[in-house]
Amino acid sequence: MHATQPSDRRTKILEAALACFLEHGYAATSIADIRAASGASTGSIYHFFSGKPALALALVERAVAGWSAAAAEAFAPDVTPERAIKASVAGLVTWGLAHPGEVRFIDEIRTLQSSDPALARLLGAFDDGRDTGRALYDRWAAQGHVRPLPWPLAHALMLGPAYDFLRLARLLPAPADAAETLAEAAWAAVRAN
Amino acid sequence: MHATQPSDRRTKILEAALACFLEHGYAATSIADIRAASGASTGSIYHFFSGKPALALALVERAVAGWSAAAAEAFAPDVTPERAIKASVAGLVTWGLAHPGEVRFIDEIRTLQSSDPALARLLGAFDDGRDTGRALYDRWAAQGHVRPLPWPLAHALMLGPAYDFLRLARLLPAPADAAETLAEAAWAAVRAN
Amino acid sequence: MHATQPSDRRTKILEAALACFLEHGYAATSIADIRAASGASTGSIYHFFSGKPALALALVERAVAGWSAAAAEAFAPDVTPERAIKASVAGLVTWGLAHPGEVRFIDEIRTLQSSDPALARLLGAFDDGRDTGRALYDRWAAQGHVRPLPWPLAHALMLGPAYDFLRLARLLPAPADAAETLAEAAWAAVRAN
Amino acid sequence: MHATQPSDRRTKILEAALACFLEHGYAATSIADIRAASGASTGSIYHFFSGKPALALALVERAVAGWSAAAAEAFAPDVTPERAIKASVAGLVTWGLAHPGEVRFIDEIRTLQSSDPALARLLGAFDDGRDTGRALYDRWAAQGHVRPLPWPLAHALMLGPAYDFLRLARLLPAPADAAETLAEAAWAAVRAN
DNA sequence: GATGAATGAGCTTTCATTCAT
DNA sequence: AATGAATGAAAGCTCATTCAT
Repeated sequence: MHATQPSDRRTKILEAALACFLEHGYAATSIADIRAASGASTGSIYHFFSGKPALALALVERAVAGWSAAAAEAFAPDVTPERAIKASVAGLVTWGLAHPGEVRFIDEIRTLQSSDPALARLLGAFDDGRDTGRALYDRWAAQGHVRPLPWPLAHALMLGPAYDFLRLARLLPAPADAAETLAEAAWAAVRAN
Repeated sequence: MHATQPSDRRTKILEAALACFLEHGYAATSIADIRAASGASTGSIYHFFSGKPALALALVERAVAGWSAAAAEAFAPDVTPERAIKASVAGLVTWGLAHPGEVRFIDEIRTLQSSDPALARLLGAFDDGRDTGRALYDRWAAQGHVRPLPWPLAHALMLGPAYDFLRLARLLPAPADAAETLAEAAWAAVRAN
Repeated sequence: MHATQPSDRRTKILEAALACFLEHGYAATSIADIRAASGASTGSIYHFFSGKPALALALVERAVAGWSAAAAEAFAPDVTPERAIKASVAGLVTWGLAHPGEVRFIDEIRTLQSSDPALARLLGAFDDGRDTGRALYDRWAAQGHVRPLPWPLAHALMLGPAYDFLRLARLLPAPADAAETLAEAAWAAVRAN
Repeated sequence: MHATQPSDRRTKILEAALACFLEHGYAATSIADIRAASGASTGSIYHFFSGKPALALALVERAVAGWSAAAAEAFAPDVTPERAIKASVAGLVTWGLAHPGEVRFIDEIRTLQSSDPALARLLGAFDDGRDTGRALYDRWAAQGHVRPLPWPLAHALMLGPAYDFLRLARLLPAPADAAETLAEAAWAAVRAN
């Protein structure tokens, strides 16, 4: 009647929550939905997770980890700026096309942060990654590899097209070479000269 | 004691709703909030508007109109592709920086569409504008003015940076020449050659 | 189908709540109990009252008013200290014996205040009355009518027996002349000489 | 790794429970609070105690024991009624001023008894003590030492002021000679003639 | 003795919407 | 045109208690 493996229940709950979030979105998923999908009781869910936001955090972390892995090459020790930026963008696009549910979910969480205080604490996961990128970009700019742009503009020029493309890709058919095209466009937009 | 002008009440309600949506977001605003902010009764609100989504639609339309006006030059009859694209992007950025509340609201509505069927019907307003842009771009591509890119990629390269920049601009300080930089980058990203 | 008198529903809800509180106590009464007892919907209850504490407040006020009326003589303009104190105590005892539910309820609310912040705001009703009594007693003491005791002691000597008696009277049979006995004891305990 | 002394764990749990009850009250303390405060597991708590009421009972007994010790003189074999009554009241007041948490807790338990059947069984501890006092008082009355009052009135006159004073003392500053004043007033209120 | 996962009924409260007046 | 009382399903969450290990 009990779990035969450590965190068997916990895993079931988490996976059920993720499935619900990806299918119906965060706001439209109730604890009752997760209960039904996981087979666990309400109490069990709250035994393992402090609430809906905590479950969302688990998925955010998983999604960020997935994207990071896809862009792993970008963070190799002695990579050139060109390869780092292209790998970063191509990794995001490739991963995003393969995981449209996660993309939509990340979008939703980011949006809901503004009005839901409980979700605001999830911001850290994004900001940490962004700060790393910012420091890297500023160093490259100082070395003359990329245009000396303020970070908001640099970020927008490199990753804005990828984000927008992934959003459109939910509705419109995606070209096969999108990742490559966007990666090259990102580099072209910020490289020096 | 009653409204002396037709739609006096209606206007009050609409403006109160917009103020609430812009301040707390769509999801976090209740009809009771709008009632309190407008001074109208619940019944009055439902007399003029069919529900929360209808109120949101009014704001979406207003926001789209604001942006369109700011990008009016882009749609002049015999404008060159370069000027049309630059004006479109610069208009969006300029308007967005001046109206951060609207930008956040549009973002939220777009996100909530996915999970709220009642909001999904608002999609039309966006799609209409996008279809126009798509047709225009395809013609320019056929004439050799711009790169022959699939529309999702073209849209992403031109407007993606602007959207991403406006999102970042809520938190980070925005450079003064952002509109110009993004407009030129948009043209550079899609022009032929 | 609707109320034929103003606040018909409101009154029904209030009386049902009072009945529940008196019968089962405040903590043991749920909103669902009040819903069932009043025939109103959950939404109706919250339309008229902000929550359980607000309903409790209504009963507290009613109880305090009842006791005040019973002790009205105590607050006549040119009453002697002896008659004021005796009337106050006898009024409390007489009213309390006639309304054991209210006595128990007041006791409970006073106790729960310590741990329930939402209830703490109800304290005002008690404090106001106590402050009035305090000022009166200090004046009498200055005039040599009563012993110059610190207020906590004076209050305890005059009213403590009445409170304790009413508490015991829930379980044990009450003597017929209790009000008179306690009133005379109160005066004897604090009169000068 | 385990308890080296019998009831090491038991003691820890009990003390943690008492601390929680005294700090936040009985109703506002959850088993989880006690678990956190004691370091014991939920299962351990239920191994030693049958539930929340049983933990409360332990504190009630401890409090009654404390007060009894403080009033020990009152129960000496051949004490006079005057000394017995004065010692009883003075002991209660002295102990109560030194242990305000216990006073509040006793108040709360007594109040909650009315609506919580599980707590009602704790009543015994009080009743036993009261029955002893009652028998004693009736004998003294028969011997002409004290007024021949029904027990509820006698109890109220002797101990009512002390209870009320201790309740007030939570909020208002307590006079230094309160115990003595109340003890003498108790005797004055019930002595014959 | 000790653990902590599991339970599930129960709680208060919110909310968009309807409709008699 | 305007009101606001009424609805009731649904939400997130708490908690004392049980029991297999």
